Amino acid sequence: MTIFDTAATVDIARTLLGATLRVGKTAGIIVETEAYLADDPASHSCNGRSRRNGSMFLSAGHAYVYRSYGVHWCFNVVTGPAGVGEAVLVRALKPVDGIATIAERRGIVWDGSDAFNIPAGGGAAMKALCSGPGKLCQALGITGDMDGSIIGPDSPVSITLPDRVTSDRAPAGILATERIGISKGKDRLYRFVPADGELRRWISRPK
DNA sequence: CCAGTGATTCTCT
DNA sequence: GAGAATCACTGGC
Repeated sequence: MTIFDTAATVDIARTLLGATLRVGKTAGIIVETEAYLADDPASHSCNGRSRRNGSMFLSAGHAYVYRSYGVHWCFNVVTGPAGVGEAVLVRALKPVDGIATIAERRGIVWDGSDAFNIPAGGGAAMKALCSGPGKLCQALGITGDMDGSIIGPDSPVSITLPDRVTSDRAPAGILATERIGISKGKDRLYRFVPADGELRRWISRPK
């Protein structure tokens, strides 16, 4: 039993801010999420199960990975019980581990310096590594192979939640905004980003 | 701002 | 089945 089973999808989207998403030797801190609900016109699940969205109806803690615009992969954490069809889209990361590998996958020149020595303020190139749902999948090597797989410490894809009490990683304030790139369901403020602080630097779009 | 991109889904025959 | 519409995006102006 994890938070993915017990909390509402919108709450999970908020809780995931500050969590570490790891795939192999690459990892980043989640700084931007969006919730997609069962009764939500913007959700892939709103018209029922199909070939593409099948894994969105798995039980909480599975990965839903789909191809967007025919070219990019997007990564979601399935929430709620099996058969419901709710998930949280991960939209941006602050890269923290395996940055040389990430830069290479993204086709961005990295000078080879210590991967943990992130330049103060993060340069434009750093920001471009994981500041979007398609970018972070390319950065971490997430592909359709991982669609329907279970997320966990013993799986290729893992998520470590921040310690709310002792960690300075979890953002103190969270801002809820309109979701990006949708045409329906714009009235729902289901996109979550840090309201301020260092993590906010890494989100895909200011507003 | 906007073009490229191609899989998936929708709407008819 | 075929043709059209629709995108939970990115990168380059």
